[in-house]
Amino acid sequence: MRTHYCGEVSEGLLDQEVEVCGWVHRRRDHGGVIFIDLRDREGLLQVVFDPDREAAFATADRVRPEWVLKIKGRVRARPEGTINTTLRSGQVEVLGLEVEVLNEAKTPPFQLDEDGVGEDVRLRHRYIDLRRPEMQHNLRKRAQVTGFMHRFLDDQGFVDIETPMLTRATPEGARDFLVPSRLHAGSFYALPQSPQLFKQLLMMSGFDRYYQIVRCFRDEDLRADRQPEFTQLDIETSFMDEAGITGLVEKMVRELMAEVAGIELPDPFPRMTYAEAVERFGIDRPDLRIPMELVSVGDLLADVEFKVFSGPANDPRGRVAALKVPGGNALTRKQIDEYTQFVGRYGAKGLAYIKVNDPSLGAEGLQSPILKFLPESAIAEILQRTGAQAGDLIFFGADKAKVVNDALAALRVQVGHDLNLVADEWRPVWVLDFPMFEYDEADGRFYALHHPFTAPQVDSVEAFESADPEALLSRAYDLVLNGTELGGGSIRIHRPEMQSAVFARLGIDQAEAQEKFGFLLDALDYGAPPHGGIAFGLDRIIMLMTGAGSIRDVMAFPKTQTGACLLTEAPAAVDAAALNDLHIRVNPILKG
RNA sequence: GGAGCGGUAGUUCAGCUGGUUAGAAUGCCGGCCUGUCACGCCGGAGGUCGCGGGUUCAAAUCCCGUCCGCUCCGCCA
Repeated sequence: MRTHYCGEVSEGLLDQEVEVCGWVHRRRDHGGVIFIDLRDREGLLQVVFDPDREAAFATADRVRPEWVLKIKGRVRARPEGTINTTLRSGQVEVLGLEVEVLNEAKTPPFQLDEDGVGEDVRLRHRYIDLRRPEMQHNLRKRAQVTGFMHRFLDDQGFVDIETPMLTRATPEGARDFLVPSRLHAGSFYALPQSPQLFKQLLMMSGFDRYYQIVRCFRDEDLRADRQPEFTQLDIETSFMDEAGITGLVEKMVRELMAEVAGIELPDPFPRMTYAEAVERFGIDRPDLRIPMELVSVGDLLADVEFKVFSGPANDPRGRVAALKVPGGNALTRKQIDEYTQFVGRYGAKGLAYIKVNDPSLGAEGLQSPILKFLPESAIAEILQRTGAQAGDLIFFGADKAKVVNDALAALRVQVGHDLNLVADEWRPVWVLDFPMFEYDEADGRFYALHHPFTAPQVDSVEAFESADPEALLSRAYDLVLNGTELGGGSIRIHRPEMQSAVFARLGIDQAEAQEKFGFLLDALDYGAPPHGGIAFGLDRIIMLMTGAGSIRDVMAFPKTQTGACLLTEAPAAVDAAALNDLHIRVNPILKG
């Protein structure tokens, strides 16, 4: 139907006849001459229509934006001074000889080259939105990424194996999407949160190196980087330890970023323990581009009269930490108030600060509402530890450690962006030595920080059972890039007795473990190799690569924050007959 | 479940503290124009001010409720 893509017509085709197909991007009618910019996936091409070609000119006269045309024409050099360097095809133009209208189009609901169109409008007409070069670029970048992953992992001997989309609900982790069964009245499948157990079973089946680029489903609230269905690069290996797995996938990520995005990452990636990450950044996914760190100062403030500080300083679960903001002295009272409000979202009850005018003068060179509570010696040591210079500002967080860490970690990122302190770099980091469990005060039980199949750093069940659960570390690892968690994984438990012990610690008794995970425990009994793996959030990787503001911009048909698809209007009601087949009755929705 | 922001022409927005006929830009339609590329010039059409209720002589504007979109907390790896 066509001989060339619009965007690929260039000087090499001078004087040749070409046939191109595409959409009318814009039409410029000068009365005696008409220009049409024809657009396809490869770009724009200017087609010129002269009145002496009557039929073609008449057609060009009546076409409108987004009509679909097939044009036969002759490639020619643009006249002196009319070269358009912003177009790939801008050295040439095509003299339109014949035009066929393949389809007319209604006026689109928004202009394709207009910025700032509301996302709801774009999503409602996604098929038009996806014509925009930016979206074309994002989705093609995505295809390049998955293509690279397939090639890399195939080369490394990995086997791509599909796992079920209809599986069973699991008690731990995220809320499941449920699928009613027609053949089993009252029973439900669940869509997989991840293929976790299947990939472990594949290790037991001897596949040794498995991977899959796979859709996962979690029925939880949405965020800019969270959709109810998302894609993971899922990997599992046998007979490899942490160093082996992280080394292998690190190589993949480094080559992927270099090849697909031209981004050079360090070799090797730095590694950091969970404890260090939390101490220095307040979070287990630190953005290392921001040159600010949390500094613990509780030991200096245990005896001060200011209870806001001395309370948490003396609380074993408390923390008092300082965050030095380079150049922060210039922050206004209003800005500081806004930051105080900001940290309030994370439970912080206030935000103390010291403005540093001249640190060499001691307290005289400082400015702060809390100075009067602090002894000179503590102030001097705080200045010392934070390395505060004239012109800086020091924020303080004092509360339960979790509140301080959450608040200052978020504040660090916010202030870093506000003050343009974020370095233009790519800073990956492996975070290691995660705690095995987290105690939930409300539920009065332990939860697995990673998931219940993660191996502890102790080998024997005896050592596991006698250890303080909160001090136990797991064999988990996360890969973080610029503050975004790209992927996480762990070495798994491969001995049934250890798996049972971990279930027991999580409050899952033997009967429940047998009912929910019996197949896994059984499989562990039949010769399970040591194994472990990792899963990467594909959407997030591509979001980072493309600089997109949300993963919706790297997905063809994403959902809104309420989980709706504005294009198809899913979810939607279904026929009573369909419900009947599924043995489902819907409660009447009661509204006040 | 909670906090914040937004919803006015096809689109992006303005419209303050209530007050005559709700504006701009762009798009759209018509006319003119032979070298533009965000073409230009002239003219025109286009509005359930998200929805419901309330206050008022009078509501896009104030109040209450509700729906939708976005960001975040909780939730979720």
